[in-house]
Amino acid sequence: MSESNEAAHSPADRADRVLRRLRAQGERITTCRRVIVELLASTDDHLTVEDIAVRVQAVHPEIHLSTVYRTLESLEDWGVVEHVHRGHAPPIHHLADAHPHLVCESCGRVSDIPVEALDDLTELLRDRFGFELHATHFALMGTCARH
Amino acid sequence: MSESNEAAHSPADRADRVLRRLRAQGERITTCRRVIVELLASTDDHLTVEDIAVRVQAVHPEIHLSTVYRTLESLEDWGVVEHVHRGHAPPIHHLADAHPHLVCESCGRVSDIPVEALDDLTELLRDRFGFELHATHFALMGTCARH
DNA sequence: GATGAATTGCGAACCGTTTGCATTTGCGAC
DNA sequence: GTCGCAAATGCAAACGGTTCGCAATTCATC
Repeated sequence: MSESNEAAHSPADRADRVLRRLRAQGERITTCRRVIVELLASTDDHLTVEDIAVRVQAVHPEIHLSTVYRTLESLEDWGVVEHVHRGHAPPIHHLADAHPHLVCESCGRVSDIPVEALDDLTELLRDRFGFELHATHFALMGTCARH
Repeated sequence: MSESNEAAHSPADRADRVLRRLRAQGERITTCRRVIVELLASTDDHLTVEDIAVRVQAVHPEIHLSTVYRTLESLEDWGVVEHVHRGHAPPIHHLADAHPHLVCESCGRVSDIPVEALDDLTELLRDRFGFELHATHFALMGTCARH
């Protein structure tokens, strides 16, 4: 999962690019923001707020859970982070790159799928119901092949 | 929306049928259960727990919110009621008749759509990702034509 | 390095939901 | 009809995840 076959953009690169962009926007780069951006850039996992807090506090125990919430909120406002709802399970967060998710209700596994997989449905809902689907903010729930 | 062109099954009929089935199953028909089934049978609206509690308590003020929760849980266990998740908004409940929902993130409007509308997507997810979509327990979020 | 505004740590509040427990209720047996 | 008992209820307290208010700290600029 985390072997980088895209050597061009290492996790550190991705984090740096995001942080530089934020600074250019005039936002302040605090410890919590830097650590969370680096954390999310370093993994393909989909993390809950608690997952994130635990990892952040492993290195910076002084960072409070409420700061993690506020930081994630800011990062979302700036388009850096997105979160995905999973029904009863707590939402998960990842670096922004809008794509839909499949979440297995049995094992909790999260799969990223290409946005084109929903093109037909998007069009159908638009044509038949005048409804513009937001496919990336909410996971598609179901059961995965392992069940 | 609520003109009944299915005069054959009035709301009262539907409620009665459900209640009779439950009694036949050996479940006890309490005030709260009866009132909630009648309420849900009488409307096409999609109600939150609080909506339901307010309406129930308008007639039976002694019925406690926690009883509403427990009643809805039982009714779901028995396949009478279903609930649908809507991301940040609280879940909504309706009499069981599995169909997908479109929920507008701007105005909150909930639309029922026929299950066939998702047939192609269901098949695609099954074939390409080995994923069995549960389309009715989670709403499709987006924006409706009015926005 | 001083300054001012943004951010943080902390605790308390919050909201929707669940739980434990003593009391009441539905309903089958008599 | 009423008795008995498990099941369901009312109530209050706990809960988990999230938000808020505020004083203390920190970042970035000068």
